[in-house]
Amino acid sequence: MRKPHKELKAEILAEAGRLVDGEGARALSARRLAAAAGCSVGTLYNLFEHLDGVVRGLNRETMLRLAETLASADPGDAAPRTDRLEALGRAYLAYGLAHPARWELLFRYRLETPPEAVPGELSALLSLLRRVAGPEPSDEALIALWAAVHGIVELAVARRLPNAAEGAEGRMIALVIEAGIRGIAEAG
Amino acid sequence: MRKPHKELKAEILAEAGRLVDGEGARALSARRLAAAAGCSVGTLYNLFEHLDGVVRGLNRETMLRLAETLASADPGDAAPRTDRLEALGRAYLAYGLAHPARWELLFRYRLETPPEAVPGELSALLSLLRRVAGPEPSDEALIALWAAVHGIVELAVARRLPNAAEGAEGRMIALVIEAGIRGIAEAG
DNA sequence: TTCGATTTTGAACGGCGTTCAAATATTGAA
DNA sequence: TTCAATATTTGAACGCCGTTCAAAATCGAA
Repeated sequence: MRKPHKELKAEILAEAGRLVDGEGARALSARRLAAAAGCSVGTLYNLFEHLDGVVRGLNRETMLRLAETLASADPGDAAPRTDRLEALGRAYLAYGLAHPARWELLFRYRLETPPEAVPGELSALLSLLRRVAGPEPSDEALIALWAAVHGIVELAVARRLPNAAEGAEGRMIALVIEAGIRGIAEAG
Repeated sequence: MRKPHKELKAEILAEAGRLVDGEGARALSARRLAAAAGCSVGTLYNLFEHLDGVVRGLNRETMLRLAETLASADPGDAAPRTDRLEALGRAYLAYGLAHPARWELLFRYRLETPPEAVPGELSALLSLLRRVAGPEPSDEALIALWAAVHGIVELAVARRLPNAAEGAEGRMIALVIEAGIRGIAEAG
């Protein structure tokens, strides 16, 4: 009964972030996190119900930062739409490669995905995409474009992209976005 | 010193497959597997070095089955290239949705990816893709196409594809493949 | 049959997520 | 100020995990 819960919760999340960034997603455990945050495991469970709650909190933060990073990589309204989307795609890739542990936590590791729920944090990303792509592509097409680029990035971050020559991922993203945009323009 | 190691190894892998298919990727543990296979954990470690070895063996098998499934979904030389690739893409999606636990093991769960190595099992899949796509697209373009479709499937299997209307994934795959093929034809 | 080599075993180590009764700290009324 | 009542924290405990290893069991050859 020391600190307000809001504050302690934020502190714990910050500590969790440091743990993940510094030692990888697998270093995040209840005991280690409690030790780092200076409280007991029990307290941790009072504030978060499950450890997945911590991960969700961390992921929300990560997704927000990612969306901000993408937004600031957007060359702006003056640039052609394809260039803008390509810039977003490359920034998406760069973020994943720069923060592989966070990325892993976000998309691969320890996701107990209650099978109904899509992470609501995606909305920031998707609305940015919508803003840049304009009103014309359908939601489905927009999501398809995101998912296609996401596939390249996910495989690149997981180091499962074979035959990766210098800068190959960037060119792949450009190809997919250019072709995708053209395809959307022509087919709806 | 009872059974030949080859045989016991195969038996263990079969049991591991049953475990994963029946109870999900998380049910695969050394103790449970040993119990199911009727040996001790120690024996398991004599044959596989680490549990990841079991996973690798399982994944090789999964990848082989997947490649076979795709091959048998190919409408054949007579069909237009785009149709053939679309059929492969849809079969890829169907396989993932039909075997989510195997898919999870293959691409998400418990991959201790030694950061150099790309899973060699991909080669069967990629050479099939090459055979269908013809000699013209570069390796990079071919891999980009696979990765883009993979992104859609991975998100669909993980249930992280928002706003998924009936059959949306299939249409997304069609869109990406058609646009991608056109893009490759035009741009190299 | 004996003996060296191989294989199997199961207990043990440290760590995991999670729970919970007991201890502690805080509050508000008397 | 005192003292229940309440809220919070604690750390031991449960059953699981991957992995190791000395001892036991089993084998093939002599």
